[in-house]
Amino acid sequence: MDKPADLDYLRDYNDASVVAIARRIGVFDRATIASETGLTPQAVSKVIARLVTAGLVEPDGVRRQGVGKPTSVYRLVPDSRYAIGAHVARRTLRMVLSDLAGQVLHTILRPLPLDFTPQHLLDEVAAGVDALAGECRSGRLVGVGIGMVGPLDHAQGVVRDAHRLRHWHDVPLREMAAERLGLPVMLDKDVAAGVAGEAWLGGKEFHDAALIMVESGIGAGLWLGGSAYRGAHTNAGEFGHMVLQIDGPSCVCGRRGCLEILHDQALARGEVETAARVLAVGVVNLLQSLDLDHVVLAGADLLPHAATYLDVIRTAVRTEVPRADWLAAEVTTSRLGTDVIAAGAAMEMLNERYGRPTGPRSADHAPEPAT
Amino acid sequence: MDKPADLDYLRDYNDASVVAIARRIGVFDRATIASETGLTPQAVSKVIARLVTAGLVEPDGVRRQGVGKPTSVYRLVPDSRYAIGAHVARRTLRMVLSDLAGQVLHTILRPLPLDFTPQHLLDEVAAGVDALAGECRSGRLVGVGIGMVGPLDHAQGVVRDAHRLRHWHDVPLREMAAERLGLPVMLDKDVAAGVAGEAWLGGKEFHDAALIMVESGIGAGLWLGGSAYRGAHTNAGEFGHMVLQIDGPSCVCGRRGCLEILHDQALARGEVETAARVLAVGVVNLLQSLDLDHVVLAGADLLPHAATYLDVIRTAVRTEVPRADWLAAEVTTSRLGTDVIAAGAAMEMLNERYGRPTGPRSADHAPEPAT
DNA sequence: CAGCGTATAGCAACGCTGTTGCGTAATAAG
DNA sequence: CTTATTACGCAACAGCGTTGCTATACGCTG
Repeated sequence: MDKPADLDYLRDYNDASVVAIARRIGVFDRATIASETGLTPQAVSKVIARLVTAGLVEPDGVRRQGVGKPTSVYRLVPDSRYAIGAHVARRTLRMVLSDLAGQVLHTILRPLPLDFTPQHLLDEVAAGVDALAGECRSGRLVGVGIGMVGPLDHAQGVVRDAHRLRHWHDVPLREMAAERLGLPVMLDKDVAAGVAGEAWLGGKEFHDAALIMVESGIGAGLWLGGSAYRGAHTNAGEFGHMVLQIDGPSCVCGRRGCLEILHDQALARGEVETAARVLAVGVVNLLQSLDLDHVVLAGADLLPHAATYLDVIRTAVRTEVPRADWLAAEVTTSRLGTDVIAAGAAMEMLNERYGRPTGPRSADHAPEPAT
Repeated sequence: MDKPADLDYLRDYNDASVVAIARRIGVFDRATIASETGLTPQAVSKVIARLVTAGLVEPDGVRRQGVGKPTSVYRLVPDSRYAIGAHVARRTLRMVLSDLAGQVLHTILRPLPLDFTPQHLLDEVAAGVDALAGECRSGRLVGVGIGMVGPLDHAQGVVRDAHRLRHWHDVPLREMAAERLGLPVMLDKDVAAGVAGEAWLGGKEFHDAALIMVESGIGAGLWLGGSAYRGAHTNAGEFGHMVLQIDGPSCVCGRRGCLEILHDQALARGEVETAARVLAVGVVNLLQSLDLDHVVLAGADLLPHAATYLDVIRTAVRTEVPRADWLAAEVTTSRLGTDVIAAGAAMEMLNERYGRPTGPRSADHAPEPAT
């Protein structure tokens, strides 16, 4: 059953539209909001009044622009809300504290033991949350986003089978963590969370983008049509297992000639440029299928050779995509660097509460926020 | 600038939600609509009253369901609105007349001369519209959808460079056709229109799907997250130019080892099963990247061997997709057959006017409907 | 320095949305 | 015939963005 489109939805939607602009540009005035949202100035005044009451926004004096009454200026209160993001990797847990503006304020890195259990992870996450929550006033923490390797179910918040992790089959991590922490929790695939973070920084330009992560496996987080794309079972982005060489070398996944095995073999031989070329073939394949506007490169195994990868992939995009003059995507490295997954997960939590809803259809996952 | 979320949007959205259900199930009652939309029964009554006034819906007697006052039943009036869809291929123009329920009522097939010009196409389309419009009452035709090979710009309605068609560079076809026909026109890539048609028939089950077209080239229409996905420049779905064999045979696109060249070479050798296996590798690649729930096969070069393709691809999906027990996509042949593109284009036109909007954001393409 | 034109802010009334409360209609069962 | 049940729909309502208008605060002008 869908959520009905009623007046509450209308209000929340417009409030979120204004918050979205405020989060992006920080300082703003009524006329700017009015022209960007299409609302009348009067309606914007009402929205701003609500946001001031909620503490998300505050007056920031006036600006004289020449003749006439000065414009009232407002600004976002970045420290009015926080979110914590966690990146669960195979050997480490990385956690960040982000404010409403998306700024990463603190980072924590904790090692995880081999084959850690759900209980162990919860303990570590809880310790991290305690440490980070100390940095912000209580009641201002909206929740915790967790980015993790799949397969997992974003809607249900259940880890199905984390690749190469024992003890992780059908674990209802979101529910467990929410209960343990007493906070709303979102669970998402690592690359999906990561691309949300990059798309946040990229702004409106990021309409259709991919985050290519090369880090113990190769995956792609997809941002399509202006929002995260997860696929039918939260398993989109298994980019590394795209076959590029029929009858090529066998891959752990059971198929042959996967991008990942070709790439890793080249890297094992020390041929970074060959590895980059393999990845470039995959990226161009992705562009052919998805017509993206941005490709972001990240991951611990790629970033040390970022210059080579960037060069090879940009060349491939320019020369191998037909009509590259207007179809080509911009290729860059991640702006969030090693924090990309954790920061993206935090961003997703903030967007969940303060972002523009995609439509009045049912939110299929979000627990009601604790107050 | 976005369209503001105002009361008009609210009304239109809810009206469209009810029309969507009516178009799908035909006969309905107040309680069903209320539970499916989340609206109160009283609100549904108001919506139905508006739709009856517009002629889209009419009372259909009552239904006794046991004790209590009988339920008032309503039904869609399929012939209250029509749309025409056109499939512009290299040698033929296929046009269909569809009613509001999505039923294809008439089909017209007209040959096109080699290297036809925009003017020539307009003449043919106008003749087809005249013939088809005679089958429905005037004023009930909402517009014409055109599906055509790309690259083209859906938002602007401009054909950039139709593959292998001279005379087709930066042709503002939507505007030209709208002026010539005096009707709203939508222009879309052939496969994008096609997948919209299949998704319409598939209903809610079609959330993330691809239509694989094998017909003078191999393309994929993508339906992601419940709506058509076109990419940053309406050029998504160039599935045939996914490289599957690094350093394989040269393709017309300039790269080597593309799916299309491997497939076509196998077919030229008469090895249908090998060709199907090549396509299957591409399909599994697509599933790895996009985690689809449905794959639909179509196209004049595939359908004659449908059984072989279906068998090979289904086997590949079952055996090569990890966790195929719950990640696998359903693979079928097109239900619309050779009409798929034209019927899909008509469907897109109807959805444009009577479908649920994806959000209050600006409609970036639709001309205001002529009355 | 008073008066004027101008640009902005905000109060108040308004139209319209879906919602709520409640009376009414139509049926089967007792 | 009476009663319980189910559905319908009028009327009042709360709350949304919009509209009309007044108040305010500035630069400019004489």
